Amino acid sequence: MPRLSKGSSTPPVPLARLTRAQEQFIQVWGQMGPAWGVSRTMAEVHALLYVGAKPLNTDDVMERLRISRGNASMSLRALVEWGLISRVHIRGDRKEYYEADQDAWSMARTVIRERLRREILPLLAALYDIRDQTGEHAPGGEAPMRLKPDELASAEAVATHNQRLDELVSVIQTVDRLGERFVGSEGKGLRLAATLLSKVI
Amino acid sequence: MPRLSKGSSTPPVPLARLTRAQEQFIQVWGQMGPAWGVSRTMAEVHALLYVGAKPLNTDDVMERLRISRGNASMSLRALVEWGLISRVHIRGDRKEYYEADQDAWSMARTVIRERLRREILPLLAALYDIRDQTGEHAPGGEAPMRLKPDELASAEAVATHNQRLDELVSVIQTVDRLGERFVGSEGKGLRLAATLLSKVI
DNA sequence: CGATAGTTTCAAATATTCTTGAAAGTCTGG
DNA sequence: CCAGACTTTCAAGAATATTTGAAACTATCG
Repeated sequence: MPRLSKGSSTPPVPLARLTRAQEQFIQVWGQMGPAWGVSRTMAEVHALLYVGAKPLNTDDVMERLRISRGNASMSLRALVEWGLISRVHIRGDRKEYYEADQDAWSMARTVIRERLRREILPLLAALYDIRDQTGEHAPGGEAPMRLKPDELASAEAVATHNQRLDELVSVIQTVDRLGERFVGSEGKGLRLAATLLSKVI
Repeated sequence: MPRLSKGSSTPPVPLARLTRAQEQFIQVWGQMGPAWGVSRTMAEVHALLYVGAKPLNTDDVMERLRISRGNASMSLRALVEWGLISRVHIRGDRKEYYEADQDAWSMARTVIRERLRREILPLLAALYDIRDQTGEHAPGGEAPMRLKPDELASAEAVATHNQRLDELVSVIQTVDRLGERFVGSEGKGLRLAATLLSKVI
């Protein structure tokens, strides 16, 4: 990746070209959004704040993205909740300004953290719950022995079912723990992990 | 996680309870689907084949999930394309049967592989493209020197823009490479990685 | 070669999710 | 504490995505 190391000598670029590049980025990032658990517009707003690299207020966002006030407000708020952007106050101005997290690695950590919290943890909880319904410790309620044979699930079916669930839980737990490590370790977890892995495996 | 190690002694379980557990699993897994890039129904079909652990045909799926033939057909086909289930022929029966990949780790690898292919790679390509529009090598077309000063983007703006894009590309490249390693290394990549990481960081 | 069983396709119907815009709410300076 | 500036909310409307069902297609059996 030669581009990344050559640094940032900046030759003259027509303004229109920069704007066009920004717009394209916003569009691409926006399309990626839904696949990441944020709406298209939310992703667009984020993209705008991220490439623009300077604080914007709600009206700026509305104007630049041609979206309604309500939409802009909700998207900005959601992004703040995710922790991907933050409110900034500009002195002498009564409006709220918003500024994107400028560090791409920190962004990545945020996304991972939020997805763990919103998706993986509830999923794990639900799976535990389901697994418990057919666990070893025969559940307290009704006494299963009093049923006729064909009202009992075959031991084999139960065993398979439990096995499948256990495997799944195990995988998801691993993913969760991996994620937690990336997110935690206060910083370069992901990068370190990447480096490590590329050497070891 | 004591549950996982205790093994699979299977006490009698009422059939209704097993069925209920399966249904709950199907529902939970289905809800997770959209967050993973597969439709709810697709995820449900997959869940059904996974917990059921025995091959089913289109009619079985329709009946069990109460969905239309068309939907069942499309979902099954998509799952086959993803590589999460495969067609099985049962001798003496003219129908096509489908069977889920039974190994949760292999499932995880499949999902990662497909998401890399469908999302990350196109994204990277697009980002390269965008980045090239404001790169060092002044683009060939028009000669930017002939524009009036205010038709040029400020060097600072361009520099920031490029920096942002480069950082992003770098992060995404890392994710991509990480993913490739998990997926490749013909097997227990993810598990190994997890173990490794949990020791090192 | 039909006839039949099975599968796929796709336009229309449905369900879901996102967006708008105006009304209601909140904050701040005077 | 009022007036204006700004923000949030939310029901209705618009846009997307999914699902259906029936027709078209394909393969197999006798």
